Amino acid sequence: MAETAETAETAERRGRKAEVRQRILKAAFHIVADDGFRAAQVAAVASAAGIATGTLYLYFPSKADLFAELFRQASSHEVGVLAQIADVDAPAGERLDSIVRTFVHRAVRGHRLAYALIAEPVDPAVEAERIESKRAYARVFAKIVRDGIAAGEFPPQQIDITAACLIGALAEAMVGPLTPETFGDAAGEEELASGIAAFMRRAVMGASDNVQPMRGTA
Amino acid sequence: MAETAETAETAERRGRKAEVRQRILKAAFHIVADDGFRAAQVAAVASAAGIATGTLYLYFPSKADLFAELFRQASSHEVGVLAQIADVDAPAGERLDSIVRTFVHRAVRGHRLAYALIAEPVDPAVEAERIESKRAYARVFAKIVRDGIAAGEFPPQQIDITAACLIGALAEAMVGPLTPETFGDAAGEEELASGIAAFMRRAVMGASDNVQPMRGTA
DNA sequence: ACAAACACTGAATCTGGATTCATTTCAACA
DNA sequence: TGTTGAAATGAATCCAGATTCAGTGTTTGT
Repeated sequence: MAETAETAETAERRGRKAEVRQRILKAAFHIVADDGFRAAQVAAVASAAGIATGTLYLYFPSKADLFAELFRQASSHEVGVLAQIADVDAPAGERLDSIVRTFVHRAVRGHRLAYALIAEPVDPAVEAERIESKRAYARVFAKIVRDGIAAGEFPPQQIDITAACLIGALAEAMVGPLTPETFGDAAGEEELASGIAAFMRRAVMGASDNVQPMRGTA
Repeated sequence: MAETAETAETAERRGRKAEVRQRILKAAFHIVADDGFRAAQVAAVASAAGIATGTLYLYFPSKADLFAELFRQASSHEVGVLAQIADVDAPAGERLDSIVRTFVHRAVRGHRLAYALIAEPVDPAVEAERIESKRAYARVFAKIVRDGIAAGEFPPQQIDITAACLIGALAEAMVGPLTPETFGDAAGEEELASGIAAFMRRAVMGASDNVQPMRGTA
């Protein structure tokens, strides 16, 4: 029967199909990481993936779908890195600090990608993923805040609001320094990270233990 | 001379021209305030202003210019409202509180406009204005923080970072509640405002005086 | 009243990409 | 080797709006 023949190599076919899909995603990712979403036209992605424009549409129903998936993969990877830190067995304050440093470090290292994920204008379908990713970041912060409160390390507070404020603060403090045209102008990574970390520590704890290492000066 | 004739009624002409310009801006503003930038096509604006599409181009060189100016006017008005509060003669902590409440109140009341100014995707030229407006907000916060530090009310801190974090926190905490599709779902204005205010107070002061009115419960 | 300058009109044009689809190439099987 | 369905191609098509401009009032000056 024709049907039998058709079904025969389905498994292998699927594997190949998934492989090409992955290749497309990877190509798109590199374009975004290098030059942002603005540079990522369908034709450019296809050519970077070594296929024709039309072929791309055999793997993704639309550009928006492709980039939504790309955004989801990239941001959930980033969130995952931080979530892992949030799970460590250490005081909540320390975990928060560690998260900020990690975030800042990674963002500075991959600044074009960070800018794309945090602030670059994107089409609505992708923006929806960005919003979802912010929720995911907020959940990571919320966990830490909850732990901190439970441990008596932080005062009681409206956890969801604190979490939203924390991710907003972190993102906004990074946007300036990350903006492609002016990247590199601002303060060094260390100063930035410690400034943001200090802000966050105060914000969740209501008290800062290591205010600033400048007792003699100010 | 021809030149003399040309110059004759220039003053009146200018007045009229400025008036039409203003009418266009106002029409565009209403469209944005009601339905966001997405709904604001050139044709729609022109028709709302009672002129033909082409006429609009006698007053603005491009759509981007029109909306950049619109954004500038709208956001500088908002910033002005807050800047006025920042100048009041009162403890920095109280001014900060007052700013948050005012911001939240105005944002909730004009939620579609607030969303447009804070988070709606816009074309790059307009985005540039948004970035500038964030700087302006940051300056307002920076002034208060500086005052608070000078008065010994707040601990020393990196003022610019604190200011960026504050505006980021405020914006992010509002985005969820303001998002057009889900507007009205979340907590009430009062709860939101007091939650954000508490966060900010802790963040700048390193200590919260009115933690939460729930001594018996938690 | 007439001409010159000016203001306005809105249908036609232009534009930057996304998306489609008539063809061509390939791989598996008889 | 010839046939068939799947996979790939990339030039042509489509699209949503911004922008232009040839044609039509309107005002000013003489």
